[in-house]
Amino acid sequence: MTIKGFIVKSTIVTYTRPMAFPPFAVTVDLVVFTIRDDALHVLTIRRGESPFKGRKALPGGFVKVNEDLDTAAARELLEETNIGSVDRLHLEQLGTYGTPKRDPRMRTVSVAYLAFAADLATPVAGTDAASAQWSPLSATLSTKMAFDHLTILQDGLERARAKLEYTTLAASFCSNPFTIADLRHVYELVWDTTIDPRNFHRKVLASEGFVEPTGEHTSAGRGRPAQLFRPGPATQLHPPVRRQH
Amino acid sequence: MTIKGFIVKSTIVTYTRPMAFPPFAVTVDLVVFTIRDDALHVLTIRRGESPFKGRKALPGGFVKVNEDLDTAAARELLEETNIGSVDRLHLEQLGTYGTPKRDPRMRTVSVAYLAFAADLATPVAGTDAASAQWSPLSATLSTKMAFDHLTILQDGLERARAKLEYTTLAASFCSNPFTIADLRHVYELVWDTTIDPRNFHRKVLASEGFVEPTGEHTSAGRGRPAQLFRPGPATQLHPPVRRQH
DNA sequence: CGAATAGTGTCTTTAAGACACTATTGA
DNA sequence: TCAATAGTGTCTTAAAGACACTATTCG
Repeated sequence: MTIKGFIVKSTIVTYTRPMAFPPFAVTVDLVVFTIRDDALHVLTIRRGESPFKGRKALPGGFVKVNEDLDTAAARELLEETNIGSVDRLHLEQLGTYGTPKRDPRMRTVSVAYLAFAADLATPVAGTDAASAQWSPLSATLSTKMAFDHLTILQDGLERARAKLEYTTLAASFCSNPFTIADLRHVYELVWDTTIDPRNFHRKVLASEGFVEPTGEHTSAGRGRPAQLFRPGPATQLHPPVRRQH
Repeated sequence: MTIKGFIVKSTIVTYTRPMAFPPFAVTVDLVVFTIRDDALHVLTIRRGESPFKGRKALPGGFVKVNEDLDTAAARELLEETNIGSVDRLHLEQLGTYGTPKRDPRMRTVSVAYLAFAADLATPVAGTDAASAQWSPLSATLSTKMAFDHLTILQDGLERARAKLEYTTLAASFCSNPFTIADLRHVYELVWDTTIDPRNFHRKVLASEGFVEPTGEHTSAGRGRPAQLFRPGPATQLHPPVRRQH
């Protein structure tokens, strides 16, 4: 078993004794969704090195020796975007991917995380190939991605779709404050459907704790000005907003 | 960084070069539920060695060098129970637990799996401390378990409860064939509620593909003989069987 | 004004829950 | 016979969906 040298930050762990368990590299990978230009986008990087040089990949990196998995995911997210803090942002574990040959260099187990961001979270500027970009989701789903990242992305999308049904996470996609139409737009783009605006409006207002009125209204735009809301205290929806079945 | 020697099966990986990433041990842990004696039970082992000597723990073990995570989980499950094959059994990834100090001996990341078994899956006989036992769930939830296994168990229970709502997995708890009352019993024990037998009966029969009649009936027992069913082809329930909210 | 979007009222349909009632067995 | 469990019918209630209608803005 040979493992190519690969230096991560400045951490090099030297280990010279026989080990009693197979050593694995553990990474976190991030599926970060946002809405911009009226379409769902995912945060990607372009690989500058072999393997999979030139392909799109999910942002991520090695978990540090004394770092919690959740902390590693939050750290990578902060490094890749200029979102101020991880507080007003949803980050959850998606699943773990550890097929033996998924990384040809070494045996790697990747813990994938799913995040929803409002559009203010623009990627960190940078000209190197590893800087993150927002990629339109629909196009990205039909490209070849590095490693098993396309599978992870598909799983992340399905999780996001399911979560909108019974949680208030759609509000995480909206900058604050937002209108009911903004919120509806999230559902329509993530589910790739259309929703009756009138029934949706009534439904959201009837869901205790989903949104709270700010008292303000939108100033400009076609049509009647809309009320502005902020996210309410609820996290789960009873009853859920149902997808077509 | 020192790691105590610890031999797993007969696999010893010798690694003598500087490594460019922090080495982790990767394990799988299993939350296996079954119903016996009219109560939900979970498969546990009793730890025979330090750390946490004498405490209950979830069955599990190291992932092998060239083994997929799912395969490792299935292998451990087959090793601990005498269920014939993994075919008629539900096994899904639950989550990954990797807090730095969760195993005091070394940095370990554990990928937890959730399984539902019909009662025919009795644990492997054996007198050593590591042999698996069915433990009543309610009692187990109030014991101190090894590592973070109590947290994993709680997460597994919540996942199981949620999954019964919108999937046909309750049938995985029933030996084949089963009655509608058997199926209702699964819901009642996992959710710790009572369900109206008459409404449940109608609801299950109205769910396309949930169960299929075998044409047979139960022979003995109090009351009118019940029809026997086998699991149908459906995996998802539309509409779901709702929990109280 | 008309087009566009916000928001309300109300009817229909679907599904959940309560519960009376019949069916078929063993003790 | 009664107690127990299986299974059906039907009414009530809650929520989803269709859609007419009013409200308020911009061009």
